[in-house]
Amino acid sequence: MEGLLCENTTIHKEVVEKVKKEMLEDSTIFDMAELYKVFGDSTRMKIICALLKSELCVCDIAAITNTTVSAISHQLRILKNAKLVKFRKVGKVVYYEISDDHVSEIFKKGLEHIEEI
Amino acid sequence: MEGLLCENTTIHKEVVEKVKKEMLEDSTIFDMAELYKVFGDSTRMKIICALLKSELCVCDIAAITNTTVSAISHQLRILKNAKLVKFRKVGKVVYYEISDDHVSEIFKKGLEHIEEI
DNA sequence: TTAATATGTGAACAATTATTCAAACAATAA
DNA sequence: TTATTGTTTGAATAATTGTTCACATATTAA
Repeated sequence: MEGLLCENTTIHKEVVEKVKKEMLEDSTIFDMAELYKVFGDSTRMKIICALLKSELCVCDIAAITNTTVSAISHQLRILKNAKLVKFRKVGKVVYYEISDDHVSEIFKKGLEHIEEI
Repeated sequence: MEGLLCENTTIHKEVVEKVKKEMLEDSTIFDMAELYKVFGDSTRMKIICALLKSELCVCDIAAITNTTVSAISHQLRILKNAKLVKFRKVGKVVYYEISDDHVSEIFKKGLEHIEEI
């Protein structure tokens, strides 16, 4: 008859309009998705899980997670870009740690969810 | 000299052993990563954001997110599998809603993090 | 200087994944 | 029954992404 995407939005027109107004900015939602994407990988989650216990150097993390140093380094860059970890350099050794409390809070909420299903 | 992955784990051997013991099970970390992966997509995040405001049918969600019904339906299946949404059927229409409080809590923590950087 | 070690990085490959399109299914109306 | 509408689904395509490998960089020691 008419539209392309969805013929029957008229069914709940008011609700649709109301929710549309209340929605977050597209860019905000995009940024949130990018953040969760960083959590959405087992290797990175292991890194986060380890760093929540202690500050660690790259080799420590590789040993704990049973992964190559190179793979860890690549993933640490992603965690750095997302501001989930920070680091300090002591000679050749780079120590990483979790950057702020949000990380552990998000981590905990995720754990709660999968444990209570 | 010796090992393959990491020569210098001896540097912080005690820390590594301690953290290894405290780590979550691999399967738990895997499940958590799978959960966050679901949040790690803009379309799904829009769906979650919309459903946090109101129960909605598939067409409503497509209209609100400016996406095709088919794409939404595919993503709803993923959200369903992850137990992030539940649904009820009324005639031809299927209404979706957020399944529990963890979803909104994880959502909020993510929003806090990106807003405070 | 040269050697050794910790970390970072670019390219390549394999694997995963979001969307589109067409078609199916399900429920209601005519 | 047939037609219409809301939703689901399978296959195909394009795009993204994690790991590996080789190499580069940075720091310290000899």
